[in-house]
Amino acid sequence: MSHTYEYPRPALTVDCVVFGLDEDDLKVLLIKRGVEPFAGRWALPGGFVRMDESLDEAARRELEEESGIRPAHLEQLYTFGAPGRDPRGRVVTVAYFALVKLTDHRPHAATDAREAAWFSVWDTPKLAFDHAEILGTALQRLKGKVRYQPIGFELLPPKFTLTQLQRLYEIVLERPLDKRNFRKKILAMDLLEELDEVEQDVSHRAARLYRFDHRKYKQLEKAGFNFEL
Amino acid sequence: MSHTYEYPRPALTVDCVVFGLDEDDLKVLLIKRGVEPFAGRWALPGGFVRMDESLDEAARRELEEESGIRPAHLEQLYTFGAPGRDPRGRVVTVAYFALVKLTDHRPHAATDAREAAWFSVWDTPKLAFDHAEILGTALQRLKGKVRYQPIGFELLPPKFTLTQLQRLYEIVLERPLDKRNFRKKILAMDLLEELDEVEQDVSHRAARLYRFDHRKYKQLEKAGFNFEL
DNA sequence: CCAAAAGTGTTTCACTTACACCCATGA
DNA sequence: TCATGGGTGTAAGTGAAACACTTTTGG
Repeated sequence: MSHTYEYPRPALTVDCVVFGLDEDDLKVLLIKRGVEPFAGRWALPGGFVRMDESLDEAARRELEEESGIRPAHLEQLYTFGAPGRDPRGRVVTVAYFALVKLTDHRPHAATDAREAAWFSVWDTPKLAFDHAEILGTALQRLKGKVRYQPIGFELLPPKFTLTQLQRLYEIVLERPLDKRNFRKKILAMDLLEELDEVEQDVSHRAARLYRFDHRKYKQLEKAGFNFEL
Repeated sequence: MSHTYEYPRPALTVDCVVFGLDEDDLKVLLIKRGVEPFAGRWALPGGFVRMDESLDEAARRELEEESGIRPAHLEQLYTFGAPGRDPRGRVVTVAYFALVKLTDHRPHAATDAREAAWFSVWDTPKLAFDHAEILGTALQRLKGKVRYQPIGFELLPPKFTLTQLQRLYEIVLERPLDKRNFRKKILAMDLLEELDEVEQDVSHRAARLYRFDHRKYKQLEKAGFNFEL
C-alpha cells in the first residue's frame, strides 16, 4: 500500500560515540567538520543511513570511512530526533556507542580528508549539533554498563595487568577502588586467565599479565552467572 | 548545505509496547490491522513521525489516536531498522515502552475505527512485521528495569496493598518472592506512605493500603539513594 | 467455626568493607 | 640502597535468605 509514501520523511543518520582508554584518561573520538553547518567544529563521526544497510552496518561503515576504526564493541545507544537539532532541517540520528583498544588506533589522520583526534571526555571542545548531549548519554551508559557487563576489557590490550584493569574502573566510575578487594573480587569470578608473562620495560617490579576469557564468560553467562563489580 | 537532501530517505515510524497489569497477568496492548500489509494481524500501536514533532511526541500522539491511552510512563526502547522489516520498503521504527494502570484503561474500542485489545504477554497472537521481536526487547527491558527503578508502581492503582505489589514483581520477574523479606525490604526504603485505609469487598481480613511517594523518591534519588529490589 | 489471606522476627550465612606491610625490580 | 609499584590476609559489619505461626475478617 502507499501510506508509506504519503508523508515527508526526516533524514536519518547514525552517529558514533567511540571511547578509548589512554593510560590515565578516557578518550572520545571526534572529527573536525569541513563544511557547514558547524564547519570547523568538532563532532561525532557519523553520516547518512543508506537504503540497503541496517543501522548497525551504517554505524560501522561511517566509522570506518571517517576514522579507519573497526570497534570491538558496538551497540545502539539512543535515537535523537528533536525537530530543531539540525539547522538544515529535520534529521533524526541513531546514536551508537563503541569501545576500542586505543593501542590499535593511535591518533592518525582519517582515511578521507577530515581530521580525526582523541579528546579527554572530561575536556572536549564545543561540539556541533546536539553532540554534547549524545556524548553525555553515552558516558552515562558506559558508567552504568561497565559494572554489570564485562565490556571494560574491550578498552584494554589483550594482555593487561590487574592494576591497569583497576585504573580503568576507577577512571570510568570516577572513584577510587580498594586494591585488595578489587583483586579478590575480579579473580574470584574466575574469568581471567593468569599468564606466565609480566609487563615489560618498567623500572620497578613487573606485574603479572592476565587475559580475559571470553569463552568461559559465555559459558558462565548461560549458566545464570552475573558479572558484577 | 544540501547533503541532507542528496539521498533517498527511509520512512520513520514509532511503535509502542504498552504494558498493563491485570490481576495476575501482564498484558500488552495490540491493535488489529485493517490494511495491507498484514491486514487482520495484530500489531503494536504506532505510525509515522511527523516533520514538526519530536519522537516522544509522535509516540504519545499515535498511542492516543489509536487507543485513547495517555501513559504514565513512556520511554524510548530501541530503534529497529533492518532493511527487510517492512514489505512496503525501507521503514525504520523507533520503539517505545509504556506502562499504564489498567484500571484506567479497561478494554474498549479505539477512538478511530481499529480494534484494540489487551493480550497476555506470554500468549499473544502472531504479530505483524518484527513486532514480536520488539515485544521481546520490551519485556527484557521491563524485567531489567523494574529492579532498579521504581517504575512498577505505574502498573498499579494509586492505592495498593503490599500483596498486590509483591504479585507485580513476581509476575514481571517470573519467580516467587518471600513475603516477609519482600515487605521488610520495600518498607525499609521508606518510599511507601501507609494509609489509614484497607482494601474493600474481600471475604477475608482486609489488607492495608499504601501509596508510592514520588516526591520522597525524587529527594532520596538526588541524595544518592538507589532503589533496588 | 472455618476458610482465606494479612501480618510479623530471628537466625544463619555470604559478601562487603576497611585496613598495612613486605617484596621484587631497575636505576 | 632507594624509589616505585606489586602483591597479599583478616576481622568486623552489613545485608540476604530461609523459615512458621498467629491474627483478622467474612461467610
